[in-house]
Amino acid sequence: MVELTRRQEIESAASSLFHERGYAGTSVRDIARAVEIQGASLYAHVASKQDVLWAIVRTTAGRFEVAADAVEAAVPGAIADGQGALLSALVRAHVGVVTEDIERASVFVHEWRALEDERRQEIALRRDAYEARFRAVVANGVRTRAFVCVDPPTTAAYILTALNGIVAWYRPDGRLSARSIADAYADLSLRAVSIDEGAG
Amino acid sequence: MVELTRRQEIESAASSLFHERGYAGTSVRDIARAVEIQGASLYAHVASKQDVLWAIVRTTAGRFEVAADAVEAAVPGAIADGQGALLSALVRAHVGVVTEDIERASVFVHEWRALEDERRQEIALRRDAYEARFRAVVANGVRTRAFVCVDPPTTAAYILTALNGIVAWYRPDGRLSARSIADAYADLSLRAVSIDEGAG
DNA sequence: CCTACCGATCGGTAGG
DNA sequence: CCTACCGATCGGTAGG
Repeated sequence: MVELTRRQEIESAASSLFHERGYAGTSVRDIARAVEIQGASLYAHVASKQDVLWAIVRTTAGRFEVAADAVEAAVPGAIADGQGALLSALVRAHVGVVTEDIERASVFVHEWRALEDERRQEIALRRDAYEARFRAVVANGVRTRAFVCVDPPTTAAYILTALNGIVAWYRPDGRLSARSIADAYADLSLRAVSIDEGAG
Repeated sequence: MVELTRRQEIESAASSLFHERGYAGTSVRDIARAVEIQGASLYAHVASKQDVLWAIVRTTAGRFEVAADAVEAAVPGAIADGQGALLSALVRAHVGVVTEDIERASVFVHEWRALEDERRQEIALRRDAYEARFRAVVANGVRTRAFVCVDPPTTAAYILTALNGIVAWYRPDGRLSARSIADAYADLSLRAVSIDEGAG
């Protein structure tokens, strides 16, 4: 167990509550109770409830971006069947971030709409830029005939919403390990766009 | 345009607001304002805010079940490649219900957790029974070797969360028709589990 | 469907 | 990090 600062404890407790009940359904006193302080005392550590949401969403957005950056730096997308390997690696990276911190990932996926205008707008742009990476991989795969002829935006939306859907059912102590989910989801996503060459 | 009763107007306005801001993020006065009556006047038509949510969720749960019933009655799942046709038809039916009423579908998908204990429990059971239909089709397809060897629960979760994810991005006046989304999603779902016989 | 009103809770501040 | 407190809003009721 890592030592958490009070601020980290608060963000962690808030992630859990926002995950379970949503941002609007969680009061600052709910968060305070979870870390065993008075409601008003929370403001010694955070500027506002909105501030806590922003910290959670910003952090998680960064994790997805960093994971995808690492994939694109490591996986050569230019070679022959590069797009298949790249898509598979992007899927695994995404599943990894989700399963590593299911509560924050869930808040990122579902509660970013509760952000105030400017921050909400920023996250909308970053989410779209992230999704564009998936669209690009699919489009490149279609162009090089590695993938079947699909509509890249629709396909990227299909795959990404399936990946994000993990937050609705994943349990760290459940039947499936994070690794086995990553394996299965990479296979499913790759087959969804691929011309299978008789692997059955 | 169909004439709506006041009660139907209220449910419709509430669906729209719950879709945009969530159940907890919507006040009864927000709903009242949308139908241009006073907050307290809402209670001449509904018993409670919770009652409105329940009506929306119950109705939508029924639509998914009826659509799947119709598919299973119409598509012969017993013949040779029956599972492929059945999965494809179930996907199309689900996409149809979602795109037909995106706001209610969105509330069903995201806000059923805000239901009170007993109703929430009922919906949890009905959702699981519905998902079990997808698990069964996948499992049958694997057994008859129509589908590749996948884990049926994981695969059903993957497909269904992708389908439900439509509520997050679909716009009735957008680039894609409901029909083209159904086509694309049926293809993606089927390929995700199928041994492609060289259709590329 | 309205006005008038209820107690409870909301996010947050003051001052220590 | 606490006590004491703020105005605003919450879901809902009474009585017409």
